Amino acid sequence: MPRKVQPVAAGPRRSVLSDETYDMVKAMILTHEIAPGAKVNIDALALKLGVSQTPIREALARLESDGLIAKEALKGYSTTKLLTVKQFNDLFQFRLLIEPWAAEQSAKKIDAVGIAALDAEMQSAKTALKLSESEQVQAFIEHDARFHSLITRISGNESVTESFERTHCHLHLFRLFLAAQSHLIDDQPKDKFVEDLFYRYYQTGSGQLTIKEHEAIRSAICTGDDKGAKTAMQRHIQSSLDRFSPAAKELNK
Amino acid sequence: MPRKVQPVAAGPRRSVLSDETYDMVKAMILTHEIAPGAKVNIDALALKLGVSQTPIREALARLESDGLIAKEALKGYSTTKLLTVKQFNDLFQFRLLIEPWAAEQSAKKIDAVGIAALDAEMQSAKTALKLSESEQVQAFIEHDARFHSLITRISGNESVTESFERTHCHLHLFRLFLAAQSHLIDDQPKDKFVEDLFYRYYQTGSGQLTIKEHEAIRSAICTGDDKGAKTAMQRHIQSSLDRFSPAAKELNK
DNA sequence: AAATACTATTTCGTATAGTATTTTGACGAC
DNA sequence: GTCGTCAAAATACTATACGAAATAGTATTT
Repeated sequence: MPRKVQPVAAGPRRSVLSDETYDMVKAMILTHEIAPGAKVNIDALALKLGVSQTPIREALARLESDGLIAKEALKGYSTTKLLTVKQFNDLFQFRLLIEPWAAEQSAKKIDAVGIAALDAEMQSAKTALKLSESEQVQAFIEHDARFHSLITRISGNESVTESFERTHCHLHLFRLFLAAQSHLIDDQPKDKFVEDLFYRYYQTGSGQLTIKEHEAIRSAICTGDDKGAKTAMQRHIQSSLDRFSPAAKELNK
Repeated sequence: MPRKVQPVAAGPRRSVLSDETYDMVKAMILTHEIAPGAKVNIDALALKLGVSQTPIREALARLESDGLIAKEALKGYSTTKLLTVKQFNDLFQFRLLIEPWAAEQSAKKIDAVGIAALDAEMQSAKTALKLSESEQVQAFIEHDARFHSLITRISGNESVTESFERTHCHLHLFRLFLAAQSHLIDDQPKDKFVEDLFYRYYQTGSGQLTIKEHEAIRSAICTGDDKGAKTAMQRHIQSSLDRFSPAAKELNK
């Protein structure tokens, strides 16, 4: 009797080594295992990940195209620096251009599948509230990334979805947060800007506020209130910008 | 006496082979030297360009990230297909979100350098009108790409500029045009949609119209008329969409 | 005709070697 | 001590060859 279904553990690889390498290097950038602005030595990285140069080079080429790695001819690769205040503001301005529109479209196109996905994502955010402080931030940034990404997908516009994904805004935000946190650990917490970012983002109920704002957006989308969804999204992004921007300004001197 | 300045012909290479390869492959995609949807064999490409596999792999990895090449695990690379009607409309909708805003910002920030750049670009468009029909289309699409790119740069927002560049909209447009043209040559021109695209874009004064609309945008930006620049840009993109979209619809069946 | 087996091709990754360029660090002149 | 020069080491870049693994195509069997 012919077997149509492959045994689960022995199916063909759906991703190749170069893709896995890409994910691993990206994760190393996210977690500051490779610090912002640090040089990336291909030999060393290949040794560390236990692969040859070829997959490393492909991964770095893609990361360069993503804006996560910079390449200088004959000098090699290095990670991009933390976002400057200007880049931070540019990024949020860009999001203000596309995301409110995406929310509006989503409200017009929402279906049962979309509603279920949004509900599930909100549930995961509430679950994250139960985590310890140190885990909570990462969990929240990840939820935020998924929530916003989901809405651009529901909007149905490929260009919008891709351009949003490529901003890697959650990754950049998380790197900024990690930088603030390591300042707090390494140095004595004497610098005003560290406390700024720490308190502003982490302790002053930012998680609760995010959930509240996300809930307003979800509700508007699921009830088909397109204009409401648009303004809710606009307010939410503006609110994040207002909360982070002063601290980000300090962090970049 | 030490010589500070390198002789012009012997300075250090400013670009590496992998960058040049990237440009060459991109050009080959643009000109349909590699047809839309065609497989890309690394060995064959390396042989053709006279380089080894290494630079080819890096170039293809970047092109994949650009959305110009698709990769399937263990099946290799192939060029992306022509834009579908939906993708075409998505793309223009996306441009409607960011470019009118960019024009508005540009009007607020314009300076002497920006004015000079815009003037020069308009001049190049008028020069293009003198070319033969076959050269004119390419020259116009290139002007269009530079003009819109320039305005996003003048707007000063990095995220907007990068996301616009990454759409590669002029490249996709040119590929669509080439496809229509080759239909016209290969087959007898019996198909309605070929004549559609040909006449609509190429013969019915599209060049003149583009110049007129660009001139309106340039004028508004240079006089600091931000709202005027915004609506002029909005009308221009909508006008392009209206002109191309019906033909694009046919081209993708 | 459908399923299977076999072969050929291609992709993917490794390893290694050689060249070109940058970086480092020592040395000497001012 | 600072600056510039030069050689040595490290690194980046490219070329090439090889092998394992998967896919694709062909032939054979049922």
